[in-house]
Amino acid sequence: MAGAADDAAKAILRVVPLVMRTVRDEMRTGRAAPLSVPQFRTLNFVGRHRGASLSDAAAHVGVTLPSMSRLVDGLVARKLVIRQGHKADRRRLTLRLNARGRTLLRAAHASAELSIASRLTALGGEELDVVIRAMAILQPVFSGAATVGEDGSKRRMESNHV
Amino acid sequence: MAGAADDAAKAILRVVPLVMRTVRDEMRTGRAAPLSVPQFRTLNFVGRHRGASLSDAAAHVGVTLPSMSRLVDGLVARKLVIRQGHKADRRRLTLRLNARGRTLLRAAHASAELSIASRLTALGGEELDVVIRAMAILQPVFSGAATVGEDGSKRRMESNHV
DNA sequence: TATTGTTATACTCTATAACTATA
DNA sequence: TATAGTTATAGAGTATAACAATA
Repeated sequence: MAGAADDAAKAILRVVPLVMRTVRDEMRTGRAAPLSVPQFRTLNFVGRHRGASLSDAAAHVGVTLPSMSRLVDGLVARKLVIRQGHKADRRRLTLRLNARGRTLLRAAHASAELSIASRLTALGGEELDVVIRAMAILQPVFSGAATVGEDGSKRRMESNHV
Repeated sequence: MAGAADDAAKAILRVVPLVMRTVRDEMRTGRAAPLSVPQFRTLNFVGRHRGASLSDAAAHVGVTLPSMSRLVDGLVARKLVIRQGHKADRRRLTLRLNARGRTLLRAAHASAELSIASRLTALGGEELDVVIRAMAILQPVFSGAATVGEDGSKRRMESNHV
């Protein structure tokens, strides 16, 4: 017997990439400003964690430090994020949004939510409830670190921050 | 009032990228062979639709024709896909998997399902059921074409094929 | 030595625009 | 003219490896 966990895994593999493609497109063509999903997630994290380090951001977004370094390069170049040295520990950075970043993030959020929501209008109240509950169930399951190698080898960091 | 559709949209925006990151990583580091998500989805489609054209594949996977052209280039170079001319209409291509592609696809499927399922073991039967139902609800909602511009402008094709 | 971050390098994904070949 | 596909070009995202600076 396959089991319910297997069925759920199959369903996730089939549907999540599909949903993701729409999410990505909505970001990319968003009225607010074109943003990639990692950019959106990074802005989101920095907005909620003022003064976070680059490592913090990498851990949350789920990319390597070099990837986040470049990602932040772009956001700084677009004048959405301020990148400064840390007073106490000069190895570290502190990241925060400037006013423009905050405004853009709010607009991007509103725009993306609206366009996703517009796709969901065909659904009934019970269906929406199932979707909401499923997302709540999946969030903690996929917030943890990637599977640890048997040898405990290094791998990309990931956290539970929201 | 925000409304349930809005809440669901927020939840999707928060959780789907998170899940997607794991899916992507499982593909990338899969025991079978490293595959990107678009590669996996393309193999999947071609496997289920022997003789499909490049446009068919682009429509299903949700990318432009040039993107699919390059994507298939890579799969052909890796000797997973056979790309041939169409007998009747010489503008068209026919795509199909060869034996190696079929084997690799099966292995990739099994590997990805297994590793996703292993994350879900913490969930109870009811929770798994909610997840399965939610995926079934979302699939048709996000299978359709991208939102049509008010002017009916051209955009990426997308189909409902599985 | 361990930690934080950057730079170098190399790939894939992605789109738009311009093009070729066929219908 | 319309359709199917490729090529040209450009930019983002991604990783690993090698490096620099600081603790």
